[in-house]
Amino acid sequence: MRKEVVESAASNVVPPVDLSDVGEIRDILGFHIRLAYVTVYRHFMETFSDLDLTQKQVSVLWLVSDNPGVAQTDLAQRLHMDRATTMGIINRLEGRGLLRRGPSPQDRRRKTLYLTPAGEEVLKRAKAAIWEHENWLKSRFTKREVQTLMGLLDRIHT
Amino acid sequence: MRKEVVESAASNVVPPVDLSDVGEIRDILGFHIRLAYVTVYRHFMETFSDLDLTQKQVSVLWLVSDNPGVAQTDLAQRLHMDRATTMGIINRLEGRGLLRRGPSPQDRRRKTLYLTPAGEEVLKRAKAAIWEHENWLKSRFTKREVQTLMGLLDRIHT
DNA sequence: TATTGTTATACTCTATAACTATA
DNA sequence: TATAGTTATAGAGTATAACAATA
Repeated sequence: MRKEVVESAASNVVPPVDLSDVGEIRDILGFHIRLAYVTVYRHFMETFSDLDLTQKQVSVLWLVSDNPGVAQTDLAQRLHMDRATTMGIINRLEGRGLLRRGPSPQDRRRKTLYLTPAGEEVLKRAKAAIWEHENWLKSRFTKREVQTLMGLLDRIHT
Repeated sequence: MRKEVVESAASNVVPPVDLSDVGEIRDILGFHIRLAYVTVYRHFMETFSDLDLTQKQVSVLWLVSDNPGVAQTDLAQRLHMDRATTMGIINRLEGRGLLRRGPSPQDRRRKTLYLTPAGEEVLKRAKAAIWEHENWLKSRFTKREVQTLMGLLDRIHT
């Protein structure tokens, strides 16, 4: 389906001479998303240097805390990861004693995930750090702009 | 419509009793940016599976092509990387014969970067793929919404 | 002293493939 | 057959520290 788009557009109203002429790099929306993400990621890591947690790890702790007993596959789907990637993250968190695996009564293939008390404590501190991080991020926008931005971003991944 | 109540309460003038009470994970702007980025990244990789290039590699090729003779440090600044990370990317591209290093006449500490003919050819095909990728991405928005989104995102990294 | 490139090292994330045990 | 978890493997990006050459 993707190729057809390119070809039909090539015979559009004002066809560019060269299909590779996509303008300048600063006109690429994906480029802006990347740079914004990198900036947010970097500030996040600075804010979390004491806790030594990545964004993904915090997301996992948060989701497990809100959904105790969740399975790895559900987490993977929710966070757009595959199973192997999820394994690595869960292993690291379990190795640090923040999270534990348990059996699933209904389906013995599945494992259930819970935070340990240490994990809940770390998550609590992580949320305070996120509050600080979000303030840094949202200080650029009015409340209405934040809603607009979230709404536009959601259209990408839903 | 998602969670205006929680949102406004969390960022109200009166500080909440518990700093770790930041609402729900879906109210975190950084989380939305992350998910959008992951979705864009994944589609990008699918679109570029033939060319076997990452977003960062394409960004580097593009910037070097637009600024022949640029130094690694300039690239690093432009793409928000440190020097060591830049080295790795440049090494991979040079190893594939897409890019070459040269000396700098003015400052012998610096190296100058140029695309090889093969690199220019790959970039040309990459731009066509980006055009396709951007269409997939921008199809969700009106032209005005794209401008709005870019403007909001730019405020993050500038 | 400061900057540029470089090397070495380590960690996280990502992805694929193959294996097991269950369903 | 299909699914959930697991293991092994590989590559890309990120970051820090240290070093040599140069400014």
